[in-house]
Amino acid sequence: MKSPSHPRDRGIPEATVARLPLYLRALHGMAERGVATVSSEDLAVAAGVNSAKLRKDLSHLGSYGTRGVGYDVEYLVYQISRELGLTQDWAVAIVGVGNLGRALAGYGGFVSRGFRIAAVFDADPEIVGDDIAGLNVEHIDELEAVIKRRGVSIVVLATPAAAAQEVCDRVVAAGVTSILNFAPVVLTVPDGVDVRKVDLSIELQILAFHEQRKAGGPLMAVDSQ
Amino acid sequence: MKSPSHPRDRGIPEATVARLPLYLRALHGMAERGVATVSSEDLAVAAGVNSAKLRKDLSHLGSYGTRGVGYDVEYLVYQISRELGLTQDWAVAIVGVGNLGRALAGYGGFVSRGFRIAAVFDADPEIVGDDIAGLNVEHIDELEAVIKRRGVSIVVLATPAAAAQEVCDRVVAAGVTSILNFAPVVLTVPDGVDVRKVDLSIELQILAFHEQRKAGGPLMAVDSQ
DNA sequence: GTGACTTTGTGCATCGGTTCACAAAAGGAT
DNA sequence: ATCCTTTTGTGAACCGATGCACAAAGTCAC
Repeated sequence: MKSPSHPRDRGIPEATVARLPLYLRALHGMAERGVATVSSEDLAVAAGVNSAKLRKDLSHLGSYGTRGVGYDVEYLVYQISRELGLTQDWAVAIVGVGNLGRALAGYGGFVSRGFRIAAVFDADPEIVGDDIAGLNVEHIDELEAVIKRRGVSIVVLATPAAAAQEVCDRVVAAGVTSILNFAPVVLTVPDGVDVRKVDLSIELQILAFHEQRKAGGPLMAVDSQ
Repeated sequence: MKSPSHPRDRGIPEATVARLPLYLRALHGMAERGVATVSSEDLAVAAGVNSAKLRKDLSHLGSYGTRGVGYDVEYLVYQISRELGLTQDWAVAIVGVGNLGRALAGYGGFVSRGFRIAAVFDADPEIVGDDIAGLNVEHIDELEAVIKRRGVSIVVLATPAAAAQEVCDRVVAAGVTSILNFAPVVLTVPDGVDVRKVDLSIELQILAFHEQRKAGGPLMAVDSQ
Protein backbone atom coordinates (compact mmCIF):
# COMPACT_ATOMS: atom_id res chain seq x y z
CA MET A 1 0.00 0.00 0.00
CA LYS A 2 1.31 3.44 -0.89
CA SER A 3 0.70 6.62 1.00
CA PRO A 4 -2.38 8.16 -0.65
CA SER A 5 -1.16 11.65 -1.64
CA HIS A 6 -0.02 14.06 1.06
CA PRO A 7 -2.64 16.79 1.35
CA ARG A 8 -1.61 18.29 4.69
CA ASP A 9 1.56 16.36 5.17
CA ARG A 10 3.64 17.63 8.06
CA GLY A 11 7.18 18.43 7.08
CA ILE A 12 7.34 21.57 4.97
CA PRO A 13 10.70 21.93 3.19
CA GLU A 14 13.02 24.44 4.81
CA ALA A 15 13.41 26.36 1.55
CA THR A 16 9.65 26.75 1.40
CA VAL A 17 9.42 27.99 4.99
CA ALA A 18 12.01 30.64 4.19
CA ARG A 19 9.86 31.94 1.34
CA LEU A 20 6.49 31.97 3.09
CA PRO A 21 7.18 35.32 4.80
CA LEU A 22 7.94 36.74 1.37
CA TYR A 23 4.59 35.63 0.03
CA LEU A 24 2.91 36.92 3.11
CA ARG A 25 4.41 40.36 2.64
CA ALA A 26 3.32 40.49 -0.99
CA LEU A 27 -0.18 39.34 -0.03
CA HIS A 28 -0.50 41.97 2.68
CA GLY A 29 0.34 44.61 0.11
CA MET A 30 -2.33 43.27 -2.20
CA ALA A 31 -4.94 43.05 0.54
CA GLU A 32 -4.29 46.70 1.35
CA ARG A 33 -4.79 47.63 -2.26
CA GLY A 34 -8.10 45.79 -2.22
CA VAL A 35 -7.09 42.88 -4.44
CA ALA A 36 -9.44 39.95 -3.79
CA THR A 37 -7.85 37.09 -5.72
CA VAL A 38 -4.44 36.61 -7.26
CA SER A 39 -2.94 34.10 -9.69
CA SER A 40 0.24 32.22 -8.91
CA GLU A 41 1.88 34.12 -11.74
CA ASP A 42 1.08 37.57 -10.32
CA LEU A 43 1.92 36.64 -6.77
CA ALA A 44 5.17 35.09 -7.93
CA VAL A 45 6.18 38.32 -9.66
CA ALA A 46 5.32 40.34 -6.57
CA ALA A 47 7.39 38.05 -4.40
CA GLY A 48 10.27 37.84 -6.86
CA VAL A 49 10.14 34.10 -7.47
CA ASN A 50 9.07 31.85 -10.31
CA SER A 51 5.46 30.74 -10.44
CA ALA A 52 6.08 26.98 -10.49
CA LYS A 53 8.05 27.31 -7.30
CA LEU A 54 5.35 29.38 -5.71
CA ARG A 55 2.67 26.82 -6.53
CA LYS A 56 4.75 23.97 -5.22
CA ASP A 57 5.43 25.90 -2.04
CA LEU A 58 1.76 26.61 -1.47
CA SER A 59 0.82 23.04 -2.28
CA HIS A 60 2.77 21.99 0.80
CA LEU A 61 0.25 23.81 2.98
CA GLY A 62 -2.76 22.32 1.25
CA SER A 63 -4.93 23.03 -1.77
CA TYR A 64 -5.98 26.59 -1.18
CA GLY A 65 -6.28 27.73 -4.80
CA THR A 66 -9.08 27.50 -7.31
CA ARG A 67 -8.15 26.27 -10.76
CA GLY A 68 -8.94 28.78 -13.43
CA VAL A 69 -9.18 31.55 -10.84
CA GLY A 70 -6.24 31.75 -8.48
CA TYR A 71 -5.94 32.24 -4.73
CA ASP A 72 -8.18 34.22 -2.43
CA VAL A 73 -5.90 36.84 -0.93
CA GLU A 74 -7.45 37.07 2.54
CA TYR A 75 -7.74 33.33 2.91
CA LEU A 76 -4.18 32.73 1.82
CA VAL A 77 -2.91 35.38 4.23
CA TYR A 78 -4.66 33.55 7.02
CA GLN A 79 -3.38 30.12 6.03
CA ILE A 80 0.24 31.23 5.69
CA SER A 81 0.05 33.21 8.95
CA ARG A 82 -1.29 30.19 10.75
CA GLU A 83 1.36 27.94 9.28
CA LEU A 84 4.12 30.31 10.33
CA GLY A 85 2.67 30.62 13.80
CA LEU A 86 1.87 34.31 13.45
CA THR A 87 -1.69 34.03 14.66
CA GLN A 88 -0.36 33.96 18.18
CA ASP A 89 1.91 36.69 19.45
CA TRP A 90 5.47 36.01 20.43
CA ALA A 91 7.34 37.63 23.28
CA VAL A 92 10.82 38.55 22.10
CA ALA A 93 13.75 39.75 24.20
CA ILE A 94 16.71 41.69 22.85
CA VAL A 95 20.04 41.34 24.61
CA GLY A 96 22.64 44.03 23.98
CA VAL A 97 21.72 47.68 23.52
CA GLY A 98 24.48 48.93 21.27
CA ASN A 99 23.76 50.63 17.97
CA LEU A 100 22.28 47.49 16.54
CA GLY A 101 20.20 46.53 19.57
CA ARG A 102 18.76 50.02 19.63
CA ALA A 103 17.87 49.81 15.94
CA LEU A 104 16.24 46.42 16.41
CA ALA A 105 14.22 47.62 19.39
CA GLY A 106 12.83 50.42 17.27
CA TYR A 107 12.27 48.36 14.15
CA GLY A 108 8.62 48.50 13.16
CA GLY A 109 8.73 45.34 11.07
CA PHE A 110 8.79 43.17 14.17
CA VAL A 111 5.72 44.46 15.90
CA SER A 112 3.67 44.40 12.72
CA ARG A 113 3.98 40.63 12.44
CA GLY A 114 2.90 39.40 15.83
CA PHE A 115 6.24 39.90 17.55
CA ARG A 116 6.17 41.87 20.76
CA ILE A 117 9.38 43.11 22.31
CA ALA A 118 8.91 42.07 25.90
CA ALA A 119 12.30 43.00 27.33
CA VAL A 120 15.63 44.64 26.51
CA PHE A 121 18.81 43.82 28.42
CA ASP A 122 22.29 45.21 28.73
CA ALA A 123 25.27 44.69 31.00
CA ASP A 124 26.38 48.32 31.11
CA PRO A 125 25.04 50.07 34.26
CA GLU A 126 25.20 53.36 32.36
CA ILE A 127 22.56 52.09 29.96
CA VAL A 128 20.39 50.08 32.35
CA GLY A 129 17.30 52.08 33.21
CA ASP A 130 17.35 54.03 29.95
CA ASP A 131 14.26 54.15 27.84
CA ILE A 132 14.68 52.58 24.39
CA ALA A 133 11.69 52.77 22.08
CA GLY A 134 9.40 52.86 25.09
CA LEU A 135 11.11 49.97 26.84
CA ASN A 136 13.03 50.08 30.07
CA VAL A 137 16.52 48.58 29.67
CA GLU A 138 17.02 45.92 32.32
CA HIS A 139 20.22 44.54 33.75
CA ILE A 140 21.53 41.30 32.36
CA ASP A 141 21.41 39.83 35.86
CA GLU A 142 17.63 39.80 35.53
CA LEU A 143 17.82 37.75 32.31
CA GLU A 144 16.52 34.40 33.54
CA ALA A 145 13.90 35.84 35.86
CA VAL A 146 12.41 38.20 33.29
CA ILE A 147 12.46 35.59 30.52
CA LYS A 148 10.42 33.24 32.65
CA ARG A 149 8.13 35.86 34.13
CA ARG A 150 7.17 37.32 30.74
CA GLY A 151 7.11 34.09 28.78
CA VAL A 152 9.83 35.11 26.34
CA SER A 153 10.31 32.37 23.75
CA ILE A 154 12.57 34.05 21.20
CA VAL A 155 15.78 35.90 22.04
CA VAL A 156 17.68 38.26 19.77
CA LEU A 157 21.40 38.45 20.53
CA ALA A 158 22.95 41.80 19.69
CA THR A 159 25.83 41.63 22.14
CA PRO A 160 29.54 41.99 21.39
CA ALA A 161 30.99 38.77 19.97
CA ALA A 162 32.85 37.98 23.18
CA ALA A 163 29.68 37.90 25.28
CA ALA A 164 27.39 36.05 22.88
CA GLN A 165 28.13 32.45 23.83
CA GLU A 166 27.75 33.10 27.54
CA VAL A 167 24.44 34.90 27.10
CA CYS A 168 23.34 32.16 24.73
CA ASP A 169 24.06 29.49 27.33
CA ARG A 170 22.08 31.41 29.89
CA VAL A 171 19.00 31.93 27.76
CA VAL A 172 19.06 28.29 26.71
CA ALA A 173 19.29 27.26 30.35
CA ALA A 174 16.29 29.50 30.99
CA GLY A 175 14.31 27.43 28.49
CA VAL A 176 14.56 29.48 25.29
CA THR A 177 14.86 27.34 22.16
CA SER A 178 14.83 29.98 19.40
CA ILE A 179 17.68 32.45 18.98
CA LEU A 180 18.42 35.08 16.37
CA ASN A 181 22.13 35.85 16.54
CA PHE A 182 23.69 39.05 15.23
CA ALA A 183 27.04 38.53 16.94
CA PRO A 184 29.77 37.37 14.58
CA VAL A 185 30.48 34.07 16.33
CA VAL A 186 29.45 30.47 15.85
CA LEU A 187 27.18 29.58 18.74
CA THR A 188 27.20 26.12 20.25
CA VAL A 189 23.78 24.98 21.44
CA PRO A 190 22.19 21.70 22.50
CA ASP A 191 19.98 19.73 20.12
CA GLY A 192 16.51 21.12 19.85
CA VAL A 193 17.61 24.72 20.04
CA ASP A 194 17.21 26.65 16.82
CA VAL A 195 19.76 29.33 15.97
CA ARG A 196 19.57 31.62 12.98
CA LYS A 197 22.36 34.04 12.33
CA VAL A 198 22.56 37.33 10.50
CA ASP A 199 26.03 38.58 9.75
CA LEU A 200 26.11 41.92 8.04
CA SER A 201 29.76 41.73 7.16
CA ILE A 202 29.36 38.33 5.48
CA GLU A 203 26.76 39.74 3.14
CA LEU A 204 29.13 42.50 2.08
CA GLN A 205 31.92 40.01 1.52
CA ILE A 206 29.74 37.95 -0.78
CA LEU A 207 28.91 41.07 -2.75
CA ALA A 208 32.60 41.96 -2.96
CA PHE A 209 33.36 38.53 -4.36
CA HIS A 210 30.91 38.98 -7.21
CA GLU A 211 31.88 42.60 -7.75
CA GLN A 212 35.48 41.57 -8.16
CA ARG A 213 34.49 39.00 -10.76
CA LYS A 214 32.58 41.57 -12.75
CA ALA A 215 35.55 43.92 -12.75
CA GLY A 216 37.98 41.17 -13.70
CA GLY A 217 36.20 39.83 -16.76
CA PRO A 218 32.75 41.04 -17.71
CA LEU A 219 31.38 37.74 -18.90
CA MET A 220 29.26 36.68 -15.98
CA ALA A 221 26.06 38.19 -14.74
CA VAL A 222 24.57 37.32 -11.40
CA ASP A 223 21.29 38.22 -9.79
CA SER A 224 20.21 36.56 -6.60
CA GLN A 225 18.03 37.93 -3.89
CA MET B 1 39.45 13.46 -24.18
CA LYS B 2 38.30 14.47 -20.74
CA SER B 3 39.05 17.69 -18.94
CA PRO B 4 42.22 17.02 -16.93
CA SER B 5 41.10 17.91 -13.39
CA HIS B 6 40.18 21.49 -12.51
CA PRO B 7 42.86 22.83 -10.18
CA ARG B 8 42.00 26.55 -10.30
CA ASP B 9 38.79 26.25 -12.20
CA ARG B 10 36.85 29.49 -12.26
CA GLY B 11 33.33 29.10 -11.03
CA ILE B 12 33.22 28.61 -7.29
CA PRO B 13 29.84 27.26 -6.11
CA GLU B 14 27.63 29.88 -4.54
CA ALA B 15 27.26 27.81 -1.37
CA THR B 16 31.01 27.77 -1.02
CA VAL B 17 31.33 31.53 -1.50
CA ALA B 18 28.78 32.05 1.27
CA ARG B 19 30.94 30.02 3.66
CA LEU B 20 34.33 31.51 2.86
CA PRO B 21 33.74 34.55 5.11
CA LEU B 22 32.99 32.14 7.93
CA TYR B 23 36.27 30.34 7.47
CA LEU B 24 38.04 33.65 7.22
CA ARG B 25 36.63 34.80 10.53
CA ALA B 26 37.66 31.58 12.25
CA LEU B 27 41.14 31.83 10.73
CA HIS B 28 41.58 35.43 11.87
CA GLY B 29 40.77 34.33 15.39
CA MET B 30 43.37 31.58 15.18
CA ALA B 31 46.01 33.88 13.71
CA GLU B 32 45.46 36.26 16.63
CA ARG B 33 45.94 33.41 19.06
CA GLY B 34 49.21 32.56 17.35
CA VAL B 35 48.09 29.30 15.73
CA ALA B 36 50.37 28.54 12.78
CA THR B 37 48.67 25.57 11.12
CA VAL B 38 45.23 24.06 11.42
CA SER B 39 43.64 20.79 10.30
CA SER B 40 40.41 20.74 8.33
CA GLU B 41 38.80 19.09 11.32
CA ASP B 42 39.71 21.87 13.76
CA LEU B 43 38.88 24.66 11.35
CA ALA B 44 35.57 23.00 10.54
CA VAL B 45 34.63 22.91 14.22
CA ALA B 46 35.59 26.56 14.64
CA ALA B 47 33.48 27.54 11.66
CA GLY B 48 30.58 25.31 12.62
CA VAL B 49 30.60 23.09 9.53
CA ASN B 50 31.57 19.52 8.76
CA SER B 51 35.15 18.84 7.77
CA ALA B 52 34.43 17.13 4.45
CA LYS B 53 32.51 20.17 3.34
CA LEU B 54 35.30 22.45 4.45
CA ARG B 55 37.89 20.52 2.48
CA LYS B 56 35.73 20.46 -0.61
CA ASP B 57 35.16 24.19 -0.31
CA LEU B 58 38.86 24.93 0.01
CA SER B 59 39.69 22.59 -2.85
CA HIS B 60 37.76 24.93 -5.13
CA LEU B 61 40.36 27.62 -4.50
CA GLY B 62 43.30 25.33 -5.11
CA SER B 63 45.45 22.88 -3.19
CA TYR B 64 46.59 24.99 -0.30
CA GLY B 65 46.85 22.27 2.33
CA THR B 66 49.61 19.84 3.19
CA ARG B 67 48.60 16.22 3.68
CA GLY B 68 49.48 14.94 7.08
CA VAL B 69 49.80 18.50 8.41
CA GLY B 70 46.88 20.76 7.58
CA TYR B 71 46.64 24.33 6.35
CA ASP B 72 48.98 27.22 7.06
CA VAL B 73 46.78 29.78 8.78
CA GLU B 74 48.39 32.95 7.41
CA TYR B 75 48.59 31.61 3.91
CA LEU B 76 44.99 30.47 3.91
CA VAL B 77 43.83 33.82 5.25
CA TYR B 78 45.60 35.44 2.34
CA GLN B 79 44.19 33.08 -0.27
CA ILE B 80 40.61 33.37 0.93
CA SER B 81 40.91 37.15 1.25
CA ARG B 82 42.19 37.38 -2.28
CA GLU B 83 39.46 35.14 -3.59
CA LEU B 84 36.76 37.22 -1.90
CA GLY B 85 38.29 40.43 -3.17
CA LEU B 86 39.19 41.71 0.28
CA THR B 87 42.76 42.58 -0.56
CA GLN B 88 41.49 45.75 -2.17
CA ASP B 89 39.34 48.16 -0.24
CA TRP B 90 35.77 48.84 -1.20
CA ALA B 91 34.00 52.16 -0.98
CA VAL B 92 30.53 51.60 0.44
CA ALA B 93 27.69 54.11 0.64
CA ILE B 94 24.76 53.85 3.03
CA VAL B 95 21.45 55.38 2.01
CA GLY B 96 18.93 56.07 4.74
CA VAL B 97 19.93 57.24 8.20
CA GLY B 98 17.17 55.86 10.37
CA ASN B 99 17.87 53.65 13.34
CA LEU B 100 19.24 50.92 11.13
CA GLY B 101 21.34 53.14 8.88
CA ARG B 102 22.89 54.68 11.98
CA ALA B 103 23.72 51.28 13.39
CA LEU B 104 25.24 50.15 10.11
CA ALA B 105 27.36 53.28 9.83
CA GLY B 106 28.81 52.58 13.26
CA TYR B 107 29.23 48.85 12.78
CA GLY B 108 32.86 47.90 13.26
CA GLY B 109 32.61 44.65 11.35
CA PHE B 110 32.55 46.48 8.03
CA VAL B 111 35.69 48.50 8.38
CA SER B 112 37.68 45.57 9.68
CA ARG B 113 37.26 43.65 6.42
CA GLY B 114 38.36 46.12 3.80
CA PHE B 115 35.07 47.97 3.58
CA ARG B 116 35.24 51.73 3.92
CA ILE B 117 32.11 53.77 4.42
CA ALA B 118 32.61 56.51 1.88
CA ALA B 119 29.28 58.30 2.15
CA VAL B 120 25.99 58.39 4.04
CA PHE B 121 22.82 59.85 2.52
CA ASP B 122 19.40 60.84 3.70
CA ALA B 123 16.44 62.75 2.29
CA ASP B 124 15.44 64.49 5.52
CA PRO B 125 16.89 68.05 5.67
CA GLU B 126 16.81 67.78 9.47
CA ILE B 127 19.35 65.00 9.33
CA VAL B 128 21.50 66.19 6.43
CA GLY B 129 24.66 67.76 7.80
CA ASP B 130 24.61 65.68 10.97
CA ASP B 131 27.67 63.74 11.96
CA ILE B 132 27.15 59.97 12.08
CA ALA B 133 30.09 57.87 13.21
CA GLY B 134 32.44 60.54 11.91
CA LEU B 135 30.66 60.91 8.59
CA ASN B 136 28.80 63.92 7.31
CA VAL B 137 25.27 63.00 6.21
CA GLU B 138 24.75 64.21 2.65
CA HIS B 139 21.54 64.99 0.86
CA ILE B 140 20.11 62.35 -1.42
CA ASP B 141 20.25 64.85 -4.28
CA GLU B 142 24.02 64.41 -4.25
CA LEU B 143 23.71 60.65 -4.66
CA GLU B 144 24.92 60.23 -8.22
CA ALA B 145 27.64 62.87 -8.01
CA VAL B 146 29.13 61.55 -4.79
CA ILE B 147 28.97 57.90 -5.90
CA LYS B 148 30.97 58.73 -8.99
CA ARG B 149 33.37 61.14 -7.34
CA ARG B 150 34.31 58.71 -4.55
CA GLY B 151 34.23 55.52 -6.59
CA VAL B 152 31.49 53.87 -4.54
CA SER B 153 30.90 50.36 -5.84
CA ILE B 154 28.63 48.87 -3.17
CA VAL B 155 25.50 50.53 -1.82
CA VAL B 156 23.63 49.60 1.33
CA LEU B 157 19.94 50.48 1.24
CA ALA B 158 18.46 51.26 4.65
CA THR B 159 15.62 53.48 3.48
CA PRO B 160 11.93 53.05 4.18
CA ALA B 161 10.35 50.42 1.95
CA ALA B 162 8.53 53.00 -0.13
CA ALA B 163 11.73 54.75 -1.20
CA ALA B 164 13.92 51.71 -1.84
CA GLN B 165 13.09 51.00 -5.47
CA GLU B 166 13.56 54.60 -6.53
CA VAL B 167 16.91 54.90 -4.78
CA CYS B 168 17.89 51.54 -6.21
CA ASP B 169 17.13 52.72 -9.76
CA ARG B 170 19.23 55.81 -9.21
CA VAL B 171 22.29 54.03 -7.85
CA VAL B 172 22.10 51.48 -10.64
CA ALA B 173 21.90 54.30 -13.18
CA ALA B 174 24.99 55.77 -11.50
CA GLY B 175 26.85 52.55 -12.29
CA VAL B 176 26.59 50.60 -9.03
CA THR B 177 26.17 46.86 -9.55
CA SER B 178 26.23 45.54 -5.98
CA ILE B 179 23.45 46.33 -3.53
CA LEU B 180 22.73 45.16 -0.01
CA ASN B 181 19.06 45.77 0.68
CA PHE B 182 17.56 46.06 4.16
CA ALA B 183 14.24 47.46 3.01
CA PRO B 184 11.42 44.92 3.06
CA VAL B 185 10.66 45.06 -0.67
CA VAL B 186 11.58 42.99 -3.70
CA LEU B 187 13.87 45.13 -5.82
CA THR B 188 13.78 44.96 -9.58
CA VAL B 189 17.18 45.43 -11.19
CA PRO B 190 18.69 44.88 -14.63
CA ASP B 191 20.80 41.81 -15.38
CA GLY B 192 24.32 42.08 -14.10
CA VAL B 193 23.31 43.87 -10.91
CA ASP B 194 23.72 41.81 -7.79
CA VAL B 195 21.23 42.30 -4.96
CA ARG B 196 21.43 40.63 -1.59
CA LYS B 197 18.72 41.21 0.94
CA VAL B 198 18.57 41.03 4.69
CA ASP B 199 15.12 41.02 6.21
CA LEU B 200 15.10 40.97 9.97
CA SER B 201 11.42 40.21 10.26
CA ILE B 202 11.69 37.20 7.94
CA GLU B 203 14.29 35.64 10.20
CA LEU B 204 11.99 35.97 13.19
CA GLN B 205 9.11 34.46 11.24
CA ILE B 206 11.19 31.42 10.38
CA LEU B 207 12.08 31.01 14.04
CA ALA B 208 8.42 31.33 14.99
CA PHE B 209 7.52 28.57 12.56
CA HIS B 210 9.95 26.14 14.17
CA GLU B 211 9.07 27.28 17.66
CA GLN B 212 5.43 26.57 16.98
CA ARG B 213 6.31 23.08 15.81
CA LYS B 214 8.26 22.36 18.96
CA ALA B 215 5.37 23.50 21.11
CA GLY B 216 2.80 21.54 19.14
CA GLY B 217 4.47 18.14 19.23
CA PRO B 218 7.95 17.68 20.65
CA LEU B 219 9.18 15.09 18.19
CA MET B 220 11.32 17.19 15.91
CA ALA B 221 14.61 18.90 16.67
CA VAL B 222 16.15 21.45 14.38
CA ASP B 223 19.46 23.23 14.44
CA SER B 224 20.55 25.30 11.49
CA GLN B 225 22.82 28.30 11.49
C1' DG C 1 65.33 4.52 3.06
C1' DT C 2 61.45 2.24 5.21
C1' DG C 3 57.39 1.96 7.65
C1' DA C 4 53.79 3.92 10.62
C1' DC C 5 50.85 7.61 10.95
C1' DT C 6 48.24 11.73 9.75
C1' DT C 7 45.45 14.48 6.93
C1' DT C 8 44.24 16.17 2.45
C1' DG C 9 41.70 16.01 -1.90
C1' DT C 10 38.09 13.76 -4.40
C1' DG C 11 34.99 10.01 -6.65
C1' DC C 12 30.61 8.58 -5.80
C1' DA C 13 26.11 7.95 -3.88
C1' DT C 14 22.53 10.63 -2.04
C1' DC C 15 19.50 14.26 -1.00
C1' DG C 16 16.87 18.39 -1.26
C1' DG C 17 15.33 21.83 -4.23
C1' DT C 18 14.14 23.77 -8.83
C1' DT C 19 12.00 23.76 -13.19
C1' DC C 20 9.41 21.94 -16.93
C1' DA C 21 5.40 20.55 -18.80
C1' DC C 22 0.92 18.70 -18.61
C1' DA C 23 -3.35 16.47 -16.94
C1' DA C 24 -7.07 17.67 -13.96
C1' DA C 25 -10.26 21.03 -12.36
C1' DA C 26 -12.90 25.07 -12.36
C1' DG C 27 -15.57 28.90 -14.67
C1' DG C 28 -17.94 31.15 -18.39
C1' DA C 29 -20.11 31.38 -22.80
C1' DT C 30 -23.29 29.69 -25.96
C1' DA D 1 -24.96 20.25 -21.65
C1' DT D 2 -20.81 20.97 -24.23
C1' DC D 3 -16.81 23.42 -25.46
C1' DC D 4 -13.18 26.69 -24.65
C1' DT D 5 -10.19 29.19 -21.64
C1' DT D 6 -7.69 29.75 -17.58
C1' DT D 7 -4.94 28.30 -13.87
C1' DT D 8 -3.85 25.01 -10.34
C1' DG D 9 -1.37 20.98 -8.49
C1' DT D 10 2.09 17.61 -9.35
C1' DG D 11 4.98 13.79 -11.70
C1' DA D 12 9.36 13.53 -13.42
C1' DA D 13 13.79 15.14 -15.03
C1' DC D 14 17.41 17.88 -13.69
C1' DC D 15 20.82 20.36 -10.97
C1' DG D 16 23.64 21.70 -7.26
C1' DA D 17 25.15 20.62 -2.69
C1' DT D 18 26.26 17.30 1.00
C1' DG D 19 28.67 13.67 3.23
C1' DC D 20 30.90 9.21 3.17
C1' DA D 21 34.87 6.79 2.62
C1' DC D 22 39.29 6.01 0.77
C1' DA D 23 43.49 6.43 -2.08
C1' DA D 24 47.18 9.63 -2.54
C1' DA D 25 50.50 12.44 -0.50
C1' DG D 26 52.84 14.18 2.84
C1' DT D 27 55.56 14.06 7.79
C1' DC D 28 58.25 11.97 11.29
C1' DA D 29 60.98 8.53 13.79
C1' DC D 30 64.47 5.45 13.48
